Amino acid sequence: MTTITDIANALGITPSTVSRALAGNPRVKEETRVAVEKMAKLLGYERNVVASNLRKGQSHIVGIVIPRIHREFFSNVIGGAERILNQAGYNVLICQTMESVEAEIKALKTLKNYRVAGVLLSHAIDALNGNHVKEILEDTPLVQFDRVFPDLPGAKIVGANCEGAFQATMHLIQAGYKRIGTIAGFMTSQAYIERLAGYRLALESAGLPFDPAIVYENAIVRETGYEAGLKAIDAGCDALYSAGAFSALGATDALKEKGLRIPEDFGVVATSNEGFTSLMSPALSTLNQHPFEMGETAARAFLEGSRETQVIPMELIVRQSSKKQQ
Amino acid sequence: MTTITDIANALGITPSTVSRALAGNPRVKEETRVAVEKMAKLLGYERNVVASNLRKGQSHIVGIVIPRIHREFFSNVIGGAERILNQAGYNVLICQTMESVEAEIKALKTLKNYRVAGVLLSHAIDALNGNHVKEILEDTPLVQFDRVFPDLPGAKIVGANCEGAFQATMHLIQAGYKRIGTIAGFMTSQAYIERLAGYRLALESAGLPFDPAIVYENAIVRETGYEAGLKAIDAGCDALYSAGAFSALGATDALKEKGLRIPEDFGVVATSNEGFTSLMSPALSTLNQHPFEMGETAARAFLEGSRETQVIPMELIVRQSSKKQQ
DNA sequence: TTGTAAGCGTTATCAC
DNA sequence: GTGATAACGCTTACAA
Repeated sequence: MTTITDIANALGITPSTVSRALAGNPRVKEETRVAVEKMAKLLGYERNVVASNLRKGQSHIVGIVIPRIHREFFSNVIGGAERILNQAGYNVLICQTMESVEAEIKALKTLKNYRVAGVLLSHAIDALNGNHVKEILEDTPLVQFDRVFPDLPGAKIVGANCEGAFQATMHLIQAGYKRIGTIAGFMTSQAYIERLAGYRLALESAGLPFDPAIVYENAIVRETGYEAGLKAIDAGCDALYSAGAFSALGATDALKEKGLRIPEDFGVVATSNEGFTSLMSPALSTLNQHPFEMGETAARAFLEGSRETQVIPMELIVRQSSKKQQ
Repeated sequence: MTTITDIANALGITPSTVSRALAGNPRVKEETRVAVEKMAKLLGYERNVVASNLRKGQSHIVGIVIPRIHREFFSNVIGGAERILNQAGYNVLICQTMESVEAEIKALKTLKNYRVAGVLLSHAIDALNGNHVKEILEDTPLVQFDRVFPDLPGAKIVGANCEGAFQATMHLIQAGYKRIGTIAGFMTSQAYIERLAGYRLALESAGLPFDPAIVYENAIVRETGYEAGLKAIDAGCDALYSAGAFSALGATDALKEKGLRIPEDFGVVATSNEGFTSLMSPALSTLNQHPFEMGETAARAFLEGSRETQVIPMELIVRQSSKKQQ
C-alpha cells in the first residue's frame, strides 16, 4: 500500500508537505499541491484512516446502537442517519443490542475503543436508566433517539408520543368506539409512558373513563399483542390503541379468531407505520413516526453538536381498521 | 483514557510486559499477568483498538456491503452474519449502495482504508461484473453472497435460485395453471438469470412452451410489478412466478384492480419470504431464501478463509395465492 | 512555503 | 521472563 512517504520520496519532498497538501492546507504552494495530488493518483494512494485516526485521537466513525436492525422503524432511522453522515464524510458502525442492556454495554464499550466520533443510541427495552452509558461514554458525543433517558447529556430526538397517542385515541373516539383499551408497552421506557399519557388524556378530554383494567402493559410483539387482544375482548372493549404495530397485528389475529369484524365490531390503531400495516386486511390505521427524518435529525444534531431535545411529529394515517360504520 | 503505559507505571514495569500480559503471551509470569489484569481493571483500562490495529496492520472490523438495509432479506443476512462475527470478536461496518455501483466503489474504498479484516458483499443491481472490486480490494478477503460474480476470487454464498424457481413454477403447474409468466428481474445478475432458467426448465419438463413474450425483465419493485401484472393479463396469463416479493405485490395490485380473483383466476408465487407476504390477502406463496442462515454461512466462510461456493436451499411456502380450486 | 521532529498507543524484535 | 527500542502511517507544533 502506498503511503505519504512514498509520494514524498517520488517527489523529492517530505511527508509533512504531502500530508498538508492532501489535507488542503492553504499554506502549501498551489504547484506542489497539484503535483502531490497527481502523484497520489498515479501511485493509487488512499489515506490510511487508521493511522490518521490514531494521530488525531478520533475517527470519522459514528456508532449507531439500536435494539434490532430488522425492524423497519430502525432500519429507516439508520437510512436517514447514514445519508446525512456520509455526506459529511462519516461512516457508520452499527450495533444491535437485541433488546438487552448487557449487549448495549458491550456495544458502547466497543465503540468507545474504536474512538468513534459520536454515538447515536436508542436504548434496549430492559435498560432502566442511563447510568451504564454515562460511565462508558464519558465525553464521547451522544445523541439519543426514540427511546431516551432524560438524565443523560446530549441531544435527544423523540417522537411526539403523547400527541400521537392522543390523536390516535381521539380518532377512535370520534369514529364512535366506546370502550378503548391500549397495548401500552413497558412502563420502563419514557416513550411508552408518554403514549399511555396521550391515550389517557384523549379519553379524559372526551369524558370517557380511564380504566387500568384495559391497559395491557406488555412487550409490543405479535405474541403479546395476541394475548392482549383476547383479554380486551373479554373485558368488553370495542377498540384498541396499540403502542406498536406488531402487537396490533397480534391483536387482530385474536380478533379475527374470535369472529369479530374489524372495523365494524372492533377498531384498531397503532403507533409505527411499518410497511406491512397497509397490507393487512383490513389495512391498519397507524401513526407514522417519520423514522427516516428522525435519523436525519439525529445525525444533524450530532454534526452540529446540539444538546437540544427535538420532537418529530407523528402523522395519523387512517386506513380501514378504524372506520366504524355507524 | 488509561493506556498500557499508565498500567506499567503504576506497577513499576514496562509497557511491553503489560502488552504481553494483556495479550495472554505465555512468556509472562503468572504473577505479573494477574497483577496487570487487576490494575487494568482498577484503572478502567480498555485497549485502544485504533492503535492496535495500526500496529498490526489490520482491524477486527468486517465490512458488509449491501444494496439496501431496509429490505428484510438483507437485514436478516446482516443479523446472521453479525451473530457469528461478534462471537468471533469482530465488529461490523455496514455500507448501503442504494443499488449504485458508484456507491459500491466508494464503500469498498472506505472499507479498504479502514483496513478491514474482510468484506461481505452483495452487489448493486447495476454492477455488470466484478472488475471494480478486484482493483480496490486486492488481497482483502472477500465473501460474496446472493448477488455474486463468478470471476471474483473468494467464497460465494448463493441461494438455490434455479432449483427454487423450478420448484415454484412446478408448483403452479401442478396447481393447474396453464399459462405462467414471470417477472424475471434484470438479466445482468446471475441470481436472476438462474431463476429464469429454473422457471424455463419447469415449463419445459412439464411439456409447456417457454414464451419470451411473457417474460418481464424488469426491476423487481412494486411499481414495475404492477406494470408486469397488467401486461400479463393482456397476454392471457393465468399465473406469475416473480423473482422478487415486492414485484409480486405490485402484480397483485394490478390483478385486483382488474377484478381478477387470486388464486381462482390467477396464481402468484414469488422468491423472497418477506414478512409482509404472509399478511397479504390472499397470503402470498413464497420461496424462503433463509437469509439469516445465508448471513451466518457468509460469516463462517470469512472466518474459515473458505473459497468455496456454497448453496443455501430455498423452501417453498405454499399459501393462498397459488391454491387454485379445480 | 517547506522541513524537522515528536508522538498518538500498541506490538514485535531484539537483547539481557 | 522482562526491558529497551523501533516502528505502524499520519499529523502538527515549531523552526527555518
